[in-house]
Amino acid sequence: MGAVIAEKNMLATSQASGLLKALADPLRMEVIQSLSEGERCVCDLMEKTGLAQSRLSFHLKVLKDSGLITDRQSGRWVYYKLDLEALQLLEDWIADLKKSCKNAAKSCS
Amino acid sequence: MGAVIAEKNMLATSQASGLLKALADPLRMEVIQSLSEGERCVCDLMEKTGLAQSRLSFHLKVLKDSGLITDRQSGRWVYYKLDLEALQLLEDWIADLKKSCKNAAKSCS
DNA sequence: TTGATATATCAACCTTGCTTGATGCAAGCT
DNA sequence: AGCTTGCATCAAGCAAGGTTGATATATCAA
Repeated sequence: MGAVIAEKNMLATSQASGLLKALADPLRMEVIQSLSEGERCVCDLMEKTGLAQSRLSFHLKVLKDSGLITDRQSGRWVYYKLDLEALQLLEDWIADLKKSCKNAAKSCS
Repeated sequence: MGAVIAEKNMLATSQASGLLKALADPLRMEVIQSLSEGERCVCDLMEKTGLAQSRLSFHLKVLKDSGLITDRQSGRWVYYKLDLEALQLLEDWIADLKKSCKNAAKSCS
């Protein structure tokens, strides 16, 4: 593997790490699922998930800090939505893993 | 969305949850990267990662319990390898998310 | 301006997960 | 049989992360 590709891969890995950590929580996965139906305000998400406001806000912050979602304020409401690029990055990282696996001398299962 | 699809998705989500939790750790990601180069024994992984044996063993167990990797004993050595089906499941889960996102009335970013 | 609503933040507590060193166990070697 | 090697497991301590209730901030309505 060339140095450039290796560096690109390390970069992708460190980015993927942040996304995975943010995603690896059942509540946050539920939020992500909700947001896959489109942009939603916190109030919608509260109703949909049944979470206490403070608790939901905490998890939204984790997701936002990871780059998985973005927010937009409109009046008193804050709307969150998924970031497709982040999802794409994660999908690509996994696809690369699979690819590398298949090309390996002793291939994966 | 039909009930069957919804159920399939919920199942996939609960499976993906386990995989994501296992994957969401820098050390385990490093192990996974190593295994993407092909099947390896614990001794190889110890050398490659520089981790103490007990520590590596702990993380290998987490990965194995999640279904991301499988093991095989051969004499005194235990060999681990990635499970492509698990990777595929995760990739599909993310792809579904993207798809749902794009079809949403208020689409994602 | 006052009050209400939507959301964020904070601190204390609680829970989960990770690390470390020691011990156990099975497979091969002598 | 006894020793060594490769790996798993366990318990105790520690660190990271989640929850809760209270408080802060900003926006809108009256």
